[in-house]
Amino acid sequence: MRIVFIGTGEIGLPVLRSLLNSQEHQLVGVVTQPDKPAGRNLRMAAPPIKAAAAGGAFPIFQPARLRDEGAVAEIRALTPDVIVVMAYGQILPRSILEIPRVACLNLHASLLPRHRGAAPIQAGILAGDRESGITVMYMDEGLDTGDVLLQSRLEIAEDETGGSLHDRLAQIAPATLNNALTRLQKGNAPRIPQDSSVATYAPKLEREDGRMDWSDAAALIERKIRAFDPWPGAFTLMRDAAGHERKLKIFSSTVVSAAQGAPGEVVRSDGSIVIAAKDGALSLGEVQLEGKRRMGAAEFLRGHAAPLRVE
RNA sequence: CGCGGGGUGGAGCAGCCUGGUAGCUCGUCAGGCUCAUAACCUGAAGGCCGCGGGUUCAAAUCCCGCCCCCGCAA
Repeated sequence: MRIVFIGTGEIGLPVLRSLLNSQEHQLVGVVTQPDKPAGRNLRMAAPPIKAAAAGGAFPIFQPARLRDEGAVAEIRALTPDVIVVMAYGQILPRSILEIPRVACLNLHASLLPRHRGAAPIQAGILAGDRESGITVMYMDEGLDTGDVLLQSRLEIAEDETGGSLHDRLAQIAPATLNNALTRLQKGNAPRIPQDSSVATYAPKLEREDGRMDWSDAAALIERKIRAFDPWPGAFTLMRDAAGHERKLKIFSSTVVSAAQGAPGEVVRSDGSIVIAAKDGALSLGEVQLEGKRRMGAAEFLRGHAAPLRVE
């Protein structure tokens, strides 16, 4: 089948590569977000998908707005049988959804209807879900509300991070998509409506969402730290010896019990940084102070003899 | 020229503003104490203070240039 891939984020890379190498399907076009300034000197940077797709025998479009008539016409001209969307970052207008002859599919990184929206991976870990997965669905005009074609599932590990789950989901995505495409070709693809009554929504995460609230339960904070590693990153503010407020990123932690002290109080620091929360406390693992490199709690303490205060 | 922090013995930091014996915590090595120890005591090794240039009697410290690491923002 003739396939147009629409995506921006890294999670779509394995799917893109499998389409590039596919024997039975032909990648006839790629649509991704425009280059934008990134990095410390705000140099223009291409989205990961563009870099990976470059050099192929097909056009790469980077429209600022997918709903513009020009963009729609370009995609229509490719006469795709199927459009595959994964982590694109824009809502697709009806005019695009109607283009493909067979179907407009979306690969979503959760078991819909759980965690509709922009940050399904983190949401799953944060909620303490036991499993996650990739959902292939027929796109409609709603936000991740389309009928489900099929899903593949993954167990969420005890020490799963947002990053590790992201990578694992990315890897199972190609086979999942391939399965879906095969069924579409054979004409036996299922179409199962989502039960919206049990749907949850995972809003886009911002930097500020990574701020830890020490009055939360320790177990929740621990999940949050894992879910937000590496993005948007968990952090707390602390005062250094000079009284300056500095951001401390937290990459890992362990729940410990029998902690005394008010939420946010650093109750022990003999080689480990233990911060009290509700229903327990957290022993910090890897941390990183603003401007410094990432290091273990013990290393961090060597250079910070003064009592720590977080807020 | 987007904003900002940092590069000091193996690790993490202080010292820099107010130039003039290189310091702290930890690690390493040796010895001691101890039934024993990641504990404690004593001693030792280990640094061209990121690189280059300048100012000065004198530069880790002040000035200029460069390289590298990192946070914000995107």
